[in-house]
Amino acid sequence: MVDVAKAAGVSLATVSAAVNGSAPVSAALKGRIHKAIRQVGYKTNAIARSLKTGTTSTIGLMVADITNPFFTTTIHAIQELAHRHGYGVMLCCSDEDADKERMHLRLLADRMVDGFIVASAGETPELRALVEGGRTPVVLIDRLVDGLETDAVVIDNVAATRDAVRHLAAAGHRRIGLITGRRTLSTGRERYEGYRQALEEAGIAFEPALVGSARFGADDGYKAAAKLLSLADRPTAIFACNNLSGIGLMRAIHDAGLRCPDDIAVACFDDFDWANVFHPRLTTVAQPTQAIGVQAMLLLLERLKDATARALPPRVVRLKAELRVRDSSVRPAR
Amino acid sequence: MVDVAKAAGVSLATVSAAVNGSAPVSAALKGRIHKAIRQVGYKTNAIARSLKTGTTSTIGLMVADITNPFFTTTIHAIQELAHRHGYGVMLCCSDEDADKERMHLRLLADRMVDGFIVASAGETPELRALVEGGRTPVVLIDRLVDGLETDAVVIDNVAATRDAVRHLAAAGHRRIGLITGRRTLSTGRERYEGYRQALEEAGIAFEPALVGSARFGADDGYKAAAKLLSLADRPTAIFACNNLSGIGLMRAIHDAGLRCPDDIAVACFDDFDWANVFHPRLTTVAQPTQAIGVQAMLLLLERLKDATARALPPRVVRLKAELRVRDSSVRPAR
DNA sequence: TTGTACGCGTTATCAC
DNA sequence: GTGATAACGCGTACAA
Repeated sequence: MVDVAKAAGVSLATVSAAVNGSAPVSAALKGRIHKAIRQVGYKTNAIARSLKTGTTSTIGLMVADITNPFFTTTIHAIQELAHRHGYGVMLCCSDEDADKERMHLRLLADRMVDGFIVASAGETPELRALVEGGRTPVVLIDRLVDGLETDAVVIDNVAATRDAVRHLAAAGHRRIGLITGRRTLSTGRERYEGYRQALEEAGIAFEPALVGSARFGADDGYKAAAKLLSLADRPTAIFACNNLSGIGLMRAIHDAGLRCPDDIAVACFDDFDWANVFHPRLTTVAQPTQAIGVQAMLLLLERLKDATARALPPRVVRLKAELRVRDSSVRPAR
Repeated sequence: MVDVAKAAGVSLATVSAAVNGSAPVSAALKGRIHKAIRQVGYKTNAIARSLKTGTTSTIGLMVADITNPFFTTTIHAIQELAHRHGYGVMLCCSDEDADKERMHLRLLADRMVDGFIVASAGETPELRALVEGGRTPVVLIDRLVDGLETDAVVIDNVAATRDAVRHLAAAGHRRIGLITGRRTLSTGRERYEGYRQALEEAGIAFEPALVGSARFGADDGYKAAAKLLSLADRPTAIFACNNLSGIGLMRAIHDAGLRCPDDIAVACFDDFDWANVFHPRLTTVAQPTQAIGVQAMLLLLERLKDATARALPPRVVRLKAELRVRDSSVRPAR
């Protein structure tokens, strides 16, 4: 920049003012300066600017599983919006591991990101300190964390699961199995609660044996499903609480020599492109993945751009998910 | 840091030396300093360090479509390795749009990332300048860019497509359709070439009418497929050059009232979790997505860590993809 | 080993 | 409208 100033025959301060529009500069000088910029091949150094201004125009995005199509669409929406507002996105993935999460949170804090969007894999001191410190805005997505008072965008998991299980019950199923996710996550707890509510509504007694738990991934889902399917009095319908356990469930059904939906009805959380293409076409709970990302980024942008908004009390946005009934949950007429 | 020095009763330089290990510091002092660090709540300011050292410990990762499971696994591998080596990852997504790509490339350059990994949506002056400038190492993934002499990790698309189409031909198909991607991409051209080679091998005449083009996404794939299927003398097998057009293809087959593989055999590029679960189980060309990410990051790390390695000539790593034959390409015995 | 002074590229605050 | 100058927080060379 000092080179530009020299080349244009003006002072450093004037160049800065011209580049940032922070002070009025005469048109003539502006022209000379911009010409000099091109001549010298000057590029603004964001690092130096950050050091001075204390802002990096970068946000930290922390998700639990980047491989999951659910997060993928959300990430995409966040990025789009962030870039439109001049923010870069530094992405980290905890792989559902709280220890990794705290490491990455530290990495992001060191890099002085201006704000965080996080789908937490579990409460950590780092996350709590971040929120309670109040220096950097944090928006939670997908999962709430107990006692963390900060902005968040989640869906109504209780209602979503209740709807899905109610749909199964309405189709005449009385033995409805559940494959839950981790109970340490708010999503896991809420979806479990939705299941129980739907059973109660339908006057079906809760049976612990019909609830399997898949903490991680498709393999866990497979095992949990296989166990349910090997029950003497096996369920006639199963709801899987995320798309990974849904994969495991479908594989287990296939391996057990059963057919879906003829022998067993299936519905699961999280819709994806292929769900509507293959057989059986899968009944899913579709989350508004895009809207989650957009909302989260909007909340964050408010806190970032507007100094007065930083003092606002935490806002929790709860979006609705949509049940998409397809073939897998509906027994064909005989 | 100056506060830490005060609290520990030592000089600034000693603190810096203790933190960075750049000079020997007595154990006693080290203890005192670390205690002071905790007391003051000192966090190293990466911005200031970057300004001084000229490195940011951050790499820029630019992909064409973050929603695509193919990229997703690769991104994951890159991140994992990057974090292990103390690098942050700034992610950008061009949405297959060259203009967006140049914007994001500029954003990343402004942020002074230490290196780039890029799946380019098309050649841009920015990308070329970056590579030719030689100041920041660039590793291309998935797609080569004509005339860009830099490190790259790609797969052998010609062989992969040839294998797949050869498999179709070996099953007795003589009218084999193709749904290509964008010809401006090296992947599109190479896969097309593999198709032609396989036909020639099998002594099948090339028919332009059997080649559909899907530039973007599943909808384009649907249209291209629908056109092929409506041909008077329609193909008995179709190969789709990516997973998005594969979705479109399967949907088109369904909507045309045809069954796969009974009426039409299908294979497509890119494997994914669900391919093996639903019916028809899809025959795919599985890319070594994880290995692509690992290799790319390793190449980049070499250039980053080792000053002498920066002068090395460009290295192109070509990995092999694997044909996974499942049900969709095999006509059941009657 | 330690202290000091300087520079990295900007921006902000003054004076002119 | 414009120019000089002091920070921002850290690394480092050099002198003690």
